Amino acid sequence: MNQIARPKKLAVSGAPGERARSRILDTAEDLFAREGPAAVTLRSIAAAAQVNVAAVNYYFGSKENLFEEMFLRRIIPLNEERLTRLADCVARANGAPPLEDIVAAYVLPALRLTDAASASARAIVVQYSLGRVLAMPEVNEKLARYYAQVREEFVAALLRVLPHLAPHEVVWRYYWMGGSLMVALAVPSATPGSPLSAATPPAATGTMADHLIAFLVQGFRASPVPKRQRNPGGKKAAAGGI
Amino acid sequence: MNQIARPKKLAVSGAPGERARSRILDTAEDLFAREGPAAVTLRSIAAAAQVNVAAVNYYFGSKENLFEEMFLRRIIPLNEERLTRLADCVARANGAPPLEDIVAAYVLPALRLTDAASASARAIVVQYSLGRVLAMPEVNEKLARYYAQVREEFVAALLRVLPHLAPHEVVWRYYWMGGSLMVALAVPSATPGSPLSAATPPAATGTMADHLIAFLVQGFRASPVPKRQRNPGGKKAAAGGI
DNA sequence: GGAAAAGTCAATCACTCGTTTAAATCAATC
DNA sequence: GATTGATTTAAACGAGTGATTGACTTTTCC
Repeated sequence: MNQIARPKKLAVSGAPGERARSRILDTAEDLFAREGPAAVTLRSIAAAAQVNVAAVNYYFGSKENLFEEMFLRRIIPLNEERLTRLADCVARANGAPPLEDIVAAYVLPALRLTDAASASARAIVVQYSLGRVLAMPEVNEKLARYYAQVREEFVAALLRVLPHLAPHEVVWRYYWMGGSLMVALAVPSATPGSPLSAATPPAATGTMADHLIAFLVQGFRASPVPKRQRNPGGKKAAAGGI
Repeated sequence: MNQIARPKKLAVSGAPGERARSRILDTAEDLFAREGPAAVTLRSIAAAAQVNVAAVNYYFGSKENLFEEMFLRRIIPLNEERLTRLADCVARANGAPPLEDIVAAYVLPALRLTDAASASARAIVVQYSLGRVLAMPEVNEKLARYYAQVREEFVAALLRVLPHLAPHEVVWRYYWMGGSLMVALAVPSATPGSPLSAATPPAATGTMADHLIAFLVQGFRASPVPKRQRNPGGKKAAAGGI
């Protein structure tokens, strides 16, 4: 019932259709990054890409497919690079790489998008990651197993380096690392009036990666917490008893 | 031109209108938390709240106003409690509280929403925070200065405890703390199929707060990173040289 | 050169959205 | 008990959405 009419075969590289197709993709990403998800309508895409409205459905079948391709072409290479870097440093160190390298393998492929030219790609990555956290409907679930694989491989490598931690503690910290990374990615893309860009230092963002890695490595090295004595008083009891 | 017809005076507590009004607010929040932002239409709210569609505009003037009130009634008390806790522990320690207390003052008011009864409130807080990161249009900017004040007071307190860090480094870590907290908040609200809930440990979530605080405190204690020698090779050079 | 495929176009469909209107109902007050 | 203001209701409006159609033009390939 929902059969869509895709082009029968991919056009060759220089074909006009192929140019229109990738122009639609780039325009959608650019609109998405600059104006937000709600602003990405088929008509706004068509207008900005100088293409007829029907062209979007012609090339992608549906808006949902367009969104999917727009996301996946950024997300899949990112996660593949993470896995490659992790495998590299694990192999190089015979199974026990420095903690810094594991964190860097997860963080650096994303933080490379900090330059101005990658602004829209960065927005896609951030939006997709946050969308996964919130289970937004427009973010599909085809990558769920893929993300699970990334998580499992990183958690396994981290557990080997941090054997004193319980597995669920490592999983928690892995997620928290993802949260920090998302914010770090979002900072340069914040609008000038936004508080996220208020205190952006004059230093090059290249050094931010080193700071973030140091921050996270120290967090991973935190010793497991003993059971905390819950204060029996009211909700505003002193928090100093940790 | 955009004049809206609000009720002239607030109805008294037991009035039927007041009950309808808060029912709309609660229903909107519940829909927002369970189905996502896109599912919150005036018609879906009205149906779930057993109220006429026009009642929403009657009580709130517009959908935007409804959303604003829905967010602010959760966000404002949360941030006020953060500031109160921070001021308390700063005053108790004569200006130099333990780092744990500062982090706890920021983290605990939010993590209190981890129980099942606060699921929708938690979703509101998470969504609002992420929306600020992404500059989503539906998240208004009235709280920008408010958030700036929270950030400045926390950064000032942190700088006093971590004088060896540059101000912008503390600001970075403050943001990263927010990212970790958002993910920590989102974990319990993840849908069962979501990867975020895949490895949720059997332990009570009460202990997660202690873990997160330990993780973040260690991160804040990380020593500032020296200038990292950028590998001059290709993009896939070894990351072990930190 | 000409048929077939690929691509483009304006026009329109069915639908949902937030909002508004005007009449009907309810509750309190004089 | 009539009046007045607050609430509720059904119905519609206009704008905007994604998708589709069928005719038209361009490109490709034999």
